[in-house]
Amino acid sequence: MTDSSTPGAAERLLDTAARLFYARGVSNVGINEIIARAGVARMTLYHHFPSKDALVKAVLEARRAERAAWLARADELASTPRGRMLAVFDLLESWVQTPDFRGCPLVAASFELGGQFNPAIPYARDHITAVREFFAERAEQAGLPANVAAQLQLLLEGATVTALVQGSAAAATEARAAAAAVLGMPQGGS
Amino acid sequence: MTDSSTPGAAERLLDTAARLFYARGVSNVGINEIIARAGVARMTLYHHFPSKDALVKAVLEARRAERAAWLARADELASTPRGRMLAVFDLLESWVQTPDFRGCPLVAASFELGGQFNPAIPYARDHITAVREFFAERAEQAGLPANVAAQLQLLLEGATVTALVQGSAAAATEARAAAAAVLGMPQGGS
DNA sequence: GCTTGTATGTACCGGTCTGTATAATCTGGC
DNA sequence: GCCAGATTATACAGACCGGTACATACAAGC
Repeated sequence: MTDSSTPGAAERLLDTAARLFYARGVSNVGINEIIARAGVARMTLYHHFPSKDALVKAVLEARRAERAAWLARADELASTPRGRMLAVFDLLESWVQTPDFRGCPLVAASFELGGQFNPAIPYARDHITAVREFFAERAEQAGLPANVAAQLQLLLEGATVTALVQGSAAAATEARAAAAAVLGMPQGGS
Repeated sequence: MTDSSTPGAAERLLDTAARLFYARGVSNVGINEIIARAGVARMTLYHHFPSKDALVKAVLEARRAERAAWLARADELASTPRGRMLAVFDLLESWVQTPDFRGCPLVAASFELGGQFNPAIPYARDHITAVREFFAERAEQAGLPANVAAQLQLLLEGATVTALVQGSAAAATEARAAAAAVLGMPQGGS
């Protein structure tokens, strides 16, 4: 019986793998390092996950849920549709300043895992779709034209990548200002 | 004596490596495959490039120049500053429809090559800076506020990533429309 | 003709990778 | 007490990796 009070081997493996994959890339992290850092025996990993690919897929699934929860937090930061859309960019500003920020983990995995059938693309696509739906619903509530959802998503994704490459939070701030302009909020608050 | 009429081993290695790295990722392509596809002996590669890292760096350098040339082509597509800024998004629309489009190669390399000192980041940063300068110069010529340069760069980068993940050119078209709005060109031409 | 630089082919080294085999150990339920 | 399942430890297989060693071939310049 799996004990839910202690972390549990599977969960600890998942967290450790997610952290290492995000920090250094899926291809650059081996099974040996994952089990060593998780404090778990080799066979235990292969007991819970039949292969490294399966572990990667499980990590992507967890990341997908994590990003959805991140997006949902914007609703708690503001009460109006416009404010909630802008709050996403506040979350971005905080996120890019995290010490171990390395861009969107789903997009990052989509880039590293090349090949014909990239297992990360569907997860990244789902996330982008979710972002667009988030913006689209609230844009409609605010009586804004439908194309603002796409604009905001493009700004968000562009700022995420640019912040990583520039190693600076400036892009997130610029994206917030641009979003405020798109939303017709001249000042945009602070 | 290096013969410039025939491709030359070094150039062929560079092209082959660039293509393979872009299609499947640096870590997922070995030396053996590069020399096999380039039709070059193993020792010839190590004669021109002391290590795989050096080859990767040379490829990144070539990609950087390639992207700069791509950006410069926008000036030939229009005569006004505003038109030239918008033309960049026309180029993007064409690019993302290329069969082997895989996003910006410099950004892609920045994601795959993890680690503390990522050799691709400086190249990607230079490129983003060049894009911003391109927009900034022409925005000033057009009498537009300085922050439109950042907005357009964020839209461009966001659309590049989104088009890759979505496997569609729609994001590029949306970015073009958003750029036209930022530039105060309601219709944006076609 | 000889030298020099470039390219070739092949075999090999040490290391790392994913995944498997095998046997010992711990733990909770009945 | 006993059994079943989860976990551990270790050793190993098979493949691939980047990089080197060595001997050879070819072409051009003097």
